[in-house]
Amino acid sequence: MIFRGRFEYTIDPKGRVNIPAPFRDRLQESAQGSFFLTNFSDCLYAFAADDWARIEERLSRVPSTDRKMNAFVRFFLGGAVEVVPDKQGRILVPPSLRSYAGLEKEVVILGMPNRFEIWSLARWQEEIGRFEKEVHEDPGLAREISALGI
Amino acid sequence: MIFRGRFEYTIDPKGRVNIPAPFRDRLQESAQGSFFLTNFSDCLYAFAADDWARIEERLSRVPSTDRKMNAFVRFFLGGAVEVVPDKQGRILVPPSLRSYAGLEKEVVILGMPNRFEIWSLARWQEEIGRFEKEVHEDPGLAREISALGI
DNA sequence: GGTAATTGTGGGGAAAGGTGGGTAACGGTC
DNA sequence: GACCGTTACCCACCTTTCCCCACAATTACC
Repeated sequence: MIFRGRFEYTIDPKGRVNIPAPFRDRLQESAQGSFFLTNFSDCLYAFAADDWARIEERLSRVPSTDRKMNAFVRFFLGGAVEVVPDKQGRILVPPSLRSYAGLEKEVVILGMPNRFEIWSLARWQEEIGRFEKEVHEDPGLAREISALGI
Repeated sequence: MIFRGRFEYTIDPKGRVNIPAPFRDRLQESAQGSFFLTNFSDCLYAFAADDWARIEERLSRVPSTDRKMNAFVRFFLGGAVEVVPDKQGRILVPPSLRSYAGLEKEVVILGMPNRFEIWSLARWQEEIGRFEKEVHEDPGLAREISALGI
């Protein structure tokens, strides 16, 4: 499932964040609106239930002898929670995830292929600032982008 | 789909911009008039539905381990919205896109191959000014242009 | 040149979306 | 078993968006 768009919200003192209405609608179709949230790359990753099931399936195949990959599974699966938006369309972000992603007040939610992401506004801006700098300085990156047919 | 022409409009206080009638007609044929809008290179890019589908397909193949390209996807797909002109032929530009492209009052819409672009008039004029300067100073650029048979 | 159609701009009102807060249930701790 | 903090479920308000209708300006057509 692909998600599109960027949405800005405020996380309230109780730790609740709104989920974009179009995302909610899409998730409704697949799994009664519930989805899965975990920590990764300085933000939170959110997966629809069926995509998450596929991921868990693969995680369960990681050999327990692979020390590095096991560390990843501990981190990734350890951060995971299932969440269901309330009647207002918000979810409660657990404190551990909130602090991992640095969510305090302003929050950005981004559509991505197969997932959406929850960022602190400040971190998101840093990330984009870095990208815009690189796209100007790195001709290889610009070439990769135009190779996408854009 | 190729678009042609330059059109000037005003964006109203509600954030609505008119879409050129000829573009609307062309888009009508492909996908009930809806199209996709996103942020790129200081303006907004607009793609017909079928062209956009191709782009999304390629975006979803970008490996999530490629940090730079992931930042691009975050930016490009994160900016994307599907829009449908209203009965008057206007679309509502989301606040995030409006502020990215600096759309405040006067707006220019430009035809391009595979897309059309929405610019703030001021930025568009700067861009053209830069081009005219460069075409005089940079013989390589002039050569590239004449290689097009122009 | 006059009339009709198309195009672009403005605004009102209903609906949806997002935010804040209150209160009751729940769970863990002392 | 009482207490405290957290979570879940309400309700209410404000803002934004959507869907109309109206009118001015321009273009096309007799």
